[in-house]
Amino acid sequence: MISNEEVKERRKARQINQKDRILQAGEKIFARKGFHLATLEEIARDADLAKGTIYLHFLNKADLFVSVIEKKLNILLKKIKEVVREEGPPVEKIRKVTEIHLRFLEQNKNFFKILHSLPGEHKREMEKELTERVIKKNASYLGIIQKLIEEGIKRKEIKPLNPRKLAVILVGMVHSLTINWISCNEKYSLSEDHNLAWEIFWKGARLDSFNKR
Amino acid sequence: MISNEEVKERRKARQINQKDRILQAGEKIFARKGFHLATLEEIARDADLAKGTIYLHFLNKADLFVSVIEKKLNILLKKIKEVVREEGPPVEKIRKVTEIHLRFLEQNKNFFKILHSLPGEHKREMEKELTERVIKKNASYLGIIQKLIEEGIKRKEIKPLNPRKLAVILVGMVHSLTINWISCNEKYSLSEDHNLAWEIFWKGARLDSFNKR
Amino acid sequence: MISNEEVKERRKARQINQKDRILQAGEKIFARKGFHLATLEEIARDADLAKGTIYLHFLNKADLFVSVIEKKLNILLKKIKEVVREEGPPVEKIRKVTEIHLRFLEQNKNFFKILHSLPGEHKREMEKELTERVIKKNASYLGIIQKLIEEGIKRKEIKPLNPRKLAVILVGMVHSLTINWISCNEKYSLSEDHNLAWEIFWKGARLDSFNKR
Amino acid sequence: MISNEEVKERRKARQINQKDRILQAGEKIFARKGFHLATLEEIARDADLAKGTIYLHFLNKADLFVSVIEKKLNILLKKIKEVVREEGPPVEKIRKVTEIHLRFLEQNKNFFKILHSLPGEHKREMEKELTERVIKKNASYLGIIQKLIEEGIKRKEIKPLNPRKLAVILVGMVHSLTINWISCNEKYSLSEDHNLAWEIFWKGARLDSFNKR
DNA sequence: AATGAATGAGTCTTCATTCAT
DNA sequence: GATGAATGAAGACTCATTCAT
Repeated sequence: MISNEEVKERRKARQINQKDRILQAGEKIFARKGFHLATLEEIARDADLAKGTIYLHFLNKADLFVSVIEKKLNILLKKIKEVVREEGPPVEKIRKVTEIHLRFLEQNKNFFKILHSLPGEHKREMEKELTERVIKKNASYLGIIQKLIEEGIKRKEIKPLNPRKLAVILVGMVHSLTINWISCNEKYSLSEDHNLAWEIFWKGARLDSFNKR
Repeated sequence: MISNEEVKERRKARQINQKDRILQAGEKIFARKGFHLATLEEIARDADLAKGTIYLHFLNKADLFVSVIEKKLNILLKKIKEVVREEGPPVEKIRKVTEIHLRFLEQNKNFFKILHSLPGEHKREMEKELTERVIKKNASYLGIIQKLIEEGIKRKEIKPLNPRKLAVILVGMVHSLTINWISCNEKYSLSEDHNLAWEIFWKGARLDSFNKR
Repeated sequence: MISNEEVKERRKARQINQKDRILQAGEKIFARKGFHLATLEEIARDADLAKGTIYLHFLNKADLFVSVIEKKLNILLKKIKEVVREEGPPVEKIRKVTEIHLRFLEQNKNFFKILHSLPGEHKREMEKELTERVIKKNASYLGIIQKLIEEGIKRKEIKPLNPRKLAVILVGMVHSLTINWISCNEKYSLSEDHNLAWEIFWKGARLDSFNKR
Repeated sequence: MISNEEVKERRKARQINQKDRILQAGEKIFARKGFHLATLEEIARDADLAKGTIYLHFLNKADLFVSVIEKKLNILLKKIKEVVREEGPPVEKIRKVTEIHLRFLEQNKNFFKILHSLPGEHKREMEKELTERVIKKNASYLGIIQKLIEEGIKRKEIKPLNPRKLAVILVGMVHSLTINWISCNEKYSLSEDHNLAWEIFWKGARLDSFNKR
């Protein structure tokens, strides 16, 4: 005999599962076709659901799109914030964050494709606020790197250059390597590129007087 | 009295002029709205032409889009190839190329916006070959940098790292700085960032034993 | 201890109560939004029930719509038939019926709004029979007035004009006054208009030779 | 040889013709199905045009709907205003206006069906302003009758009753007769009913002391 | 050559209805 | 009985593309 409570819990579990399936299908299709060419029809089919069901979980196409990104971005940010909270010198943290970032992109290339297409995927006026939300969240990642760099500069480990731009450069390197990896059909391990990126950035940005390892 | 020759030439001139106006309007509108949200109606209006006229010069919307990019890319590539043909050490050429690249992006931010949106602007199957064309041309820029780096490595000026990836990293830095510049509403001179990018890249990539300036 | 009988009765009572709540909610929402813009979702919410429950009592949306009207129409017809059964001259009965009609509309403006929208709320082919039902019932009201007028003519109290059309005219006056009352935001007492309607109709329709009051 | 001017004029003429065909198709289909059940697809088919063409002439479905009504209403109002401008006693004008009104409805029953369904055809919030426009125009007809009645009262030809409500009653009679005529499948001449309506209204509303004709 | 009116395929979104629980 | 999650049919609207003038 199944209690009423249990029934409700099962339903809820199924729903969460369903929402997740939609998000996954969304990630896949949006990555493959971009926002405009992806159709809810196709996403629903991929999630093995009816079109209308998507609207039980999301306001509209744009909301689904943003939710797909936000979900992944939250996971990445959580991982990164964990590293930042650890003890240790900021430079080491930056290295670790870069490593995590690349590993995450390697495992979530669909997400990366969507994220990278974000600025190009112009939205209709009414959908802008949604995009805004994601762009802010994305920017917060840059802010974390920037803070670590500022600390590194304070500790005389990093050259006193514009910390914002140094962060921009580091992230740019990571993204560019990811694009290259994807355009090579992921024939090598992206996270291994971490050493290369770090070599260039660290040798380039460290304060020359700082004790070289 | 106007000769037959002259009439033909004038016509041709007008047509070229017309085509150029469409390309310029396309650059503007595509940059503002992205591929899918830009309408031929609006582009035609901006070019002060009728919608149908666009089809006298371009196959379709995608062709116009790609042509807008190609035209600019050709200009950039021409400038860069000039530098490459000059005498001098490859490292210096790389520096110059980077400088030219940033200056070009500063003066053509519309173009950059479109270029950056390219991976996201997926096309329908039949239009893929068009996009291919641009991606190849864009890649040829990367190839130039790569060759210069290979030479630098041969001359023991640059560390014997993967030249392709070093090129990727350098271009990634440039793009990332450009994105940052645009997201700051272009409040500073982008070409000044050239020094920063070069500082990081060069300090990071030069062979330590190489004579430091 | 509750008897089996009692349990059944309670259930039935609850059901009737439920059905009535749906009818009331329907009256409210249909009046506010019209047939097409009213949603079963909203009606269910207003009746504090689940959407599916409506289908335990009604065939479909159209059936509910028609039932809402029929229920009210039955109440009105019952009241009117009572008056008709009374002793007295037909002309006096007509006056009373008109009075009751206006008072009823005053107290049931939701219903009136729905009724008046009926001709405009065209149904899909398969739902026509439902609408037929209501239209017939509505017509039966007209028939009652007509019969009274016929009698009045026979008794030489009313001019020997087309009794059907006289009935149509009288009902038209009543409806028109009601529309006016609603469009004035019900700022006055509608049933007071009864005197005016009667004055015009009676003075206009009475046989001149008939003893003037 | 056809001049450029001529080409333009022909085009314009064709367009006006086209717009009119859409309006006529709209009148027909809206009358048959009501606002919500009428589809642009069907209207376009009936006008022998493609769906998209409707949008070259009207903003959207609601705009077409309102335009259908407005067009007819303008014609009716024009006719009525002509009568009002004539010389003569107000009572006679009212009689004439009523006659014109009935004749117009007889010849435009589609229009009448739409007009009568108007209050029931609730619109979405954004479409309300459109409906507003029509309701006002429709009300202006009532205003004209009201003014004539006021004059009649001043001239001691009509009883000093509420002129607004007298107008409401007269219009209600006319509408009700029209509904009856339609529900009888238009088997008789509606404009003949004019005499009946006038008989009732005039005998009912005239000041008893006024010289009886 | 140049135009822009006409087209109709394509897609988001809503909501009555069903049915497993 | 009662629920409300899931469905999918239906329709307004947009816009690239065509073609008569």
